[in-house]
Amino acid sequence: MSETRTGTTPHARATDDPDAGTVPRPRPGGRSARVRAAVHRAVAELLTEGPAEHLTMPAIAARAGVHPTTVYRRWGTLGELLAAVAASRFSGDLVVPDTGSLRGDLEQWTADLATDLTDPDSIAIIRAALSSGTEGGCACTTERQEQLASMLDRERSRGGAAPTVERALDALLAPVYYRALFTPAPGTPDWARSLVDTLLPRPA
Amino acid sequence: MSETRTGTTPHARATDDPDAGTVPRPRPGGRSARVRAAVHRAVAELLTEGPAEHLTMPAIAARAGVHPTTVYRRWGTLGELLAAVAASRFSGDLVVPDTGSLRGDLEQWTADLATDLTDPDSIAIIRAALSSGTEGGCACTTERQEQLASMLDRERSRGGAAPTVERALDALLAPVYYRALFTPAPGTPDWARSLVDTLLPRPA
DNA sequence: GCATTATTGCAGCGATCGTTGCGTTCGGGT
DNA sequence: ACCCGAACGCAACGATCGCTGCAATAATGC
Repeated sequence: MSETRTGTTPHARATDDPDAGTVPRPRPGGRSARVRAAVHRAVAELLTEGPAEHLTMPAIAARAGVHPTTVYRRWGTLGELLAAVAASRFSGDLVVPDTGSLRGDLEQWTADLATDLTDPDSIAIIRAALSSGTEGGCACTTERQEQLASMLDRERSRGGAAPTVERALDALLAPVYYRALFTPAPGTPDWARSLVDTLLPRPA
Repeated sequence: MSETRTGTTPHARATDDPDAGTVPRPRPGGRSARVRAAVHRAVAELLTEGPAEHLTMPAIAARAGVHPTTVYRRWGTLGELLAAVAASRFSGDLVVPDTGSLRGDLEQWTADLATDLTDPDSIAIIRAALSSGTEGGCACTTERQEQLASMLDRERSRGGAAPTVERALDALLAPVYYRALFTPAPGTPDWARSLVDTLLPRPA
């Protein structure tokens, strides 16, 4: 059981935790993984149910069916826990498409991103992670920036021209995240696709 | 004394509180205003000094030289207080420029906006307000959206063509806020000015 | 100037938070 | 199958939070 998603957030993802079996950590055994999954799920659930102020360490522990001491010892601060949850939630959940053309890739990827941020779960986690310093905020976007960069690089290796990562960030990532955070309506996939037109020269 | 800024955040602003004398509130007398100013300033100060987790009602009251009960009674929740502080901080602090051309207006306004968000104070307030629901987040941007709309409307009344408010939001506001929130380096005024090129057709 | 009333200060309360020391249980290697 | 050590549960502590009586103060209208 590697963080089975029990219905609260039906969200497609490829791998659940990035560094699960890579580094030979002291003891990534069955129970530790189980506890971590329960705690992560508890954070997500409490974040959707009530306001962020009620998200406290004992509450998380109670929801997860775990003793509060465990949560304190493993994660230390609520901020670190939120950063960990955010990193786990926003890594490996989107796959970079390969439609053959840069435009197609970007359109599909941006639409997927916008759809992903439709989930109130995601928005709540981003908000909470942001409140705990820059690290938590970066945890929500670094993976996405890398994916964007990889698509642009692939186009260049094809021999085509591609804009800067910086400009792509400003044109695609920034609007999607801005809408999700600052407006009640997160933005539709069609709108997200149209963002690509502002980045790439028109098709022909 | 209407929230005299005592050095902690040297920030130019036009009016301090928008709805100060409009509605005949029960008793906006001298002491109430003084207390509110002290509390607002205390929030800003504590937000820059320590992490957001230590921002608690008694701490704010102590810093403001006010009894905690006062803060509880006037604002109720920490979230409401943060929303109020954010609304007060981000209203009337930027003036819409009038350079004669839409491009010039947008360039200067966006650069001003980016400079404004360089202040760690502002970023901390945005982060904190965001964590308390959508209302607090909107409080940071509604005024800016209106300013942007007014500039575009003015260009149209001049007879010129102007892009949609939606597109201007995506091209200008979103990148600036995104950088301020999710990256360690908030973005320079020159970069902000260059954003206008992605929105408007090149000068000639 | 004086009465009225919103607003603040004060003291104290229950509840919860965050931490620590120690015993117990479970996972991993031989 | 065994042992070792990491991870967890348990109980208790001090500190702080959030709230609610009641008294005092100061701003407004006459």
